[in-house]
Amino acid sequence: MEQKKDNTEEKILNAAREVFVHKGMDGARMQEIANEAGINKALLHYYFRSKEKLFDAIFSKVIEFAFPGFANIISEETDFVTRLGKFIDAYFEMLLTHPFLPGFIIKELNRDPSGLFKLIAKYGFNPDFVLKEIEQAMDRGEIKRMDPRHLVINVISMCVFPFAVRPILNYLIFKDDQMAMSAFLGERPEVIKKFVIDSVAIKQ
Amino acid sequence: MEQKKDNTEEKILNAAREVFVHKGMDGARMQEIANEAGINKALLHYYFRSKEKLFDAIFSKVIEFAFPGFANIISEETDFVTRLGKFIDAYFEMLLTHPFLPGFIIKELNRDPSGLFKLIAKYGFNPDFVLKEIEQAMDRGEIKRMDPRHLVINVISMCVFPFAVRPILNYLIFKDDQMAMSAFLGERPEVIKKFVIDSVAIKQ
DNA sequence: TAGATTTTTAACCACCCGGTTAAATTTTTT
DNA sequence: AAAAAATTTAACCGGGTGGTTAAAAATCTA
Repeated sequence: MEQKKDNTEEKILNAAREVFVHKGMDGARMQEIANEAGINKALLHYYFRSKEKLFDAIFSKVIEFAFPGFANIISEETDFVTRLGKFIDAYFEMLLTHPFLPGFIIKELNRDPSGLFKLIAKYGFNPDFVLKEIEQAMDRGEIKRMDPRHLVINVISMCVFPFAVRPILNYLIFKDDQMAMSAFLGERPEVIKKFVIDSVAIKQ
Repeated sequence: MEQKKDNTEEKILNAAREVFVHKGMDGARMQEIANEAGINKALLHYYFRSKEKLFDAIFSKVIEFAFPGFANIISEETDFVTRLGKFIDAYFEMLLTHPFLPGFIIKELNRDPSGLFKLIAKYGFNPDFVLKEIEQAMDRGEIKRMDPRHLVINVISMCVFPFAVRPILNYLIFKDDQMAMSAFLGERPEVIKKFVIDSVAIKQ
């Protein structure tokens, strides 16, 4: 009983994630999720009473994944540049294994942001800690002084944006050459690190 | 006859753009577009036979707007840094007047990229020209040598991404203070310029 | 004014979608 | 074997959606 139930629930969640991530809340169909899970619509509603409840379950899992606990990296007791590099590497690892998350989150965010707000409030995520760490690095003279909010957004932008507009890059720059794009994305962590460090490093 | 027809068609296109940009193809309703235009559904279908045709009309207009002819800026005969600055300023002016375009384009892009491909092919937009200009600037020793594709994507990312995730920034960083966020976005062009130039400038 | 065009009204259709139901069947648990 | 739980089947419902229709009314053109 436990065995079977867990198995089916997992199949449903995997199928729902697949469909929701690619088609969004509006574009997803309960029938398609049932098919993808290899069950029927009645059983799908037997496990999750409504589309909304199922979507919320998926969305919170995805957000947990996309906003992971990188606080431990940021709060390590090494120099700022090292921590920044580790953060970019860790974030890219997540992006490369889940390349469709940025598009999905941006889509649902602009449809109805309230879901994200609730989750942020629930998990108590707060960027102030990161901003303060950056300011302290500036105080110590490790990097140039600038608005830490801009610095954070610059880094995140360069990491995430290419995944959000992946189809454009694929067509416009890589002419549908998947290998070329994968190679390009794979070298981006090092490129971004160098780009940022060259910008914020103190020349002497 | 001309007068009236043009007026109504314009009203429809404006209403459709408003609804489509905010709700996307899947979320938009023909009735809502008709209401927004101040007409009825029958007349809406009298002008545009189907939702798809209407969407295509809007989408191509939006793309023309979001991928504007900045070739003239890039091909100006000044130093690279000046041209880069002008490009960022021009692109931000577009973004600030149409802040919802990034989210809309990313949404529809991940739903069905074929529409964009057709338009790109139609207008013959090609990034190779920009990439070559950047390489020439590197040859002339104006900026550091790096993969020009990464440089282009870095700049575009930092410009566009904040608009795509606007609701997150609004909630997480600016605590619903619209003025603060507007001020922040307004200062970003200068921040990005300095950030990029500090990174790619040749130290001497 | 007469004819052509635009717009409204209001009902209608076929289809799809989320969700429900009830009974039968299978599987698991005890 | 008996009870409980999981799953299937298949039909159904209400509401919404894109789209159509036909006739009347309003507007514009010549």
